[in-house]
Amino acid sequence: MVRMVDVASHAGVSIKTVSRVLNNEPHVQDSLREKVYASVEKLGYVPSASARSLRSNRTYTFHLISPVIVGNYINTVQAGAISASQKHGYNLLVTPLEVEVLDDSKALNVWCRELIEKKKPDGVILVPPLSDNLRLNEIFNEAGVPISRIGPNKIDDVNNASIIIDDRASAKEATQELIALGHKRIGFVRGIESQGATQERYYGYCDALENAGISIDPTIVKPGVFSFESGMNAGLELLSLNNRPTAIFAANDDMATGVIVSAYRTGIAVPDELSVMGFDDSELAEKIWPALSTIRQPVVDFGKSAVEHLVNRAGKSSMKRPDKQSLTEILDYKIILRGSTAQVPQV
Amino acid sequence: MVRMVDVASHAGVSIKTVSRVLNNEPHVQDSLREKVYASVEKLGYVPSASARSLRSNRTYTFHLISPVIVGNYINTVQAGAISASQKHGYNLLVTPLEVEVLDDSKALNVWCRELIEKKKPDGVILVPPLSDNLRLNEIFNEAGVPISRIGPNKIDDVNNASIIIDDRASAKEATQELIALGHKRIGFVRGIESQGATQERYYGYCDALENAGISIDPTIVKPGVFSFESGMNAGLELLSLNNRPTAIFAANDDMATGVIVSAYRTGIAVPDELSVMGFDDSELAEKIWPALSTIRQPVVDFGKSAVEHLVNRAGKSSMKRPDKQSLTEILDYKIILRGSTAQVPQV
DNA sequence: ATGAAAGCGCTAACAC
DNA sequence: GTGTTAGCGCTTTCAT
Repeated sequence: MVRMVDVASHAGVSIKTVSRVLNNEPHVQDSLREKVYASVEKLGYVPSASARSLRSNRTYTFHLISPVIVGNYINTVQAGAISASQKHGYNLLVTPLEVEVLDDSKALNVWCRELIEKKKPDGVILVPPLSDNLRLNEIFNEAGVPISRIGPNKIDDVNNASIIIDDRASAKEATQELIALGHKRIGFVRGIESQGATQERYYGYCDALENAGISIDPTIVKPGVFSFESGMNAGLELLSLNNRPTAIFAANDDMATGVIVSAYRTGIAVPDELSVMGFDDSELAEKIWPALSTIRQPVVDFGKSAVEHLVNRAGKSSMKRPDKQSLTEILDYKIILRGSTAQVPQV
Repeated sequence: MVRMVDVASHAGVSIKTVSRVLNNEPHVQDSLREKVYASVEKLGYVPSASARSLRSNRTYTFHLISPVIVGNYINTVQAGAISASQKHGYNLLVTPLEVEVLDDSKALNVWCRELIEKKKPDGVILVPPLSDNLRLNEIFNEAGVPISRIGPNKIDDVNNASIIIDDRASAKEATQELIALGHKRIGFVRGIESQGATQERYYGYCDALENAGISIDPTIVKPGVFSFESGMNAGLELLSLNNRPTAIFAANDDMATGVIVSAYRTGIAVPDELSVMGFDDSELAEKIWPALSTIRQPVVDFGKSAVEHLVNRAGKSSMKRPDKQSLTEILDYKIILRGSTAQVPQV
């Protein structure tokens, strides 16, 4: 095994200089820097993560925390977070947080303390619905653990990063696509009420209708919980109305898929008799029939940005110089039109 | 911070005794053991992972290696592996292995060496198609890194664990369900040829046909690569035949979903005119219309078992005594019948 | 069966 | 701007 002393003697400098170079610290001559890098390369030196951690009290590990750890959204965030973490010399650990713990303030406290003491994360990434959990944010803040929040409702946090898209604008634009196809009676399926996206997407839907001079009819706005089943139930209700909508916009793809299945079950053809719009562009969207029109979120970039904010906050990272970024990052969305939306049926 | 010395003095023993107790080493009186545990509890002592790693040269980390890191199968394995790892005091890291690297023997070598040197995994979990990669198995074996293989083709490895289901028997049983519904002309869509499951599932299909006295018709056996698109293409081909099958069995759910979409595109009704059977019981299966009949694999348990084999191989683990297990573990499958299969249409 | 002491490889604190 | 030294918290080695 090659140690730091070996690199130092090979490069003809002190061990501390090697340490300085590898940690991107200032006060080292460029000539020495290069010598050190050359020796590192030549000897195939790999720093010992455990020695470094022991001494510096950092673990070079971020935790992606989520109640649900299997699903297109969370695993796509994870993929982005993993590759960005690797790039910056960090590990990414996925840590499930049971919903029962989440609902019990005391248990949540214990859970977080354990995580912080045992795993000593250098940063945590929170996804919905955790991003807006005040208690969670408080605990990590108090413990000095940097947070990156993905898709939070309130982005007024002065300490921690928020990675979002403009839910309202995107939902407005998607609704306008439906209006452009001639739809006037457009239903909406909401998501979990405690999640910011639910309200924002609904507002966007309202914005588009108002702009087009269409009044909002609360009887064709149904609740949902972002699940396939809740979408199917909402669809069944909407499609059984006397004056049923000609288009339904669901606040995520799982629910939109449920709406499509509800149409099959009631014998209503999609898109001939009913247009359906989703939100997310999940794996499902292209695999169902008809393929789902939806809004694509840059979910891989959510994970990537979350990690990069943490890396910057962590300060000096090995081998990489940090660059400054603002705390709130608004990423781009894209409307994807597929087979589930079409011209309004002729009456 | 509570250190081991603190526990030692509180318990009135030497630091080494504490270490022995926490590592489940022999040669400690039971009375002392209990004293130590009591002190650990009382002081809320948490061992320092980095100090332990530095000295013992172990990382308490397993790596789940896969070319694809977003997908129902891999992420479900991951979920099982994470919870089992946590339970035994290990971390689980998901590590992507690019396909280009996999195809280049030299690059693969470098990649593995880097992983082994930099991350020092205490064990690795290989999923298809890596489970059968000889080079990969060799390298880790030589480096003394324990391997758990999920769904390998060859289970004759004497060193490492293999976690499987009986692909052949399950495919046979699923095909028999189709035969029981009156189907005699049953198409088959194969998977990636280098993956053992492809051949085994095909053999199971053949077994069932032969048992029922139905001859195997190679014109209705189509290639595929386990992807939605390949399933759709195979479906389009099969459904354009003059003497088209009344049922199609695809070697996984993604392809079966593609077959269903191909039926929509050619105006053939599922299940009235065509039955479709998948394999995996993935997330998709319940969300498409009609819902997919399929074979459920205990994928969470794949991850769990893989980790438990590694823990046992790692020998002494903190706080937990290992138990002996055989190297090959055959888990149970289950046929799930849903809406995509029905009685053969009357001619 | 138990303990004392050495030292894993690195970075922080301080000297120059 | 660079080097020297101490010591992070644990496990290993060796002594008892």
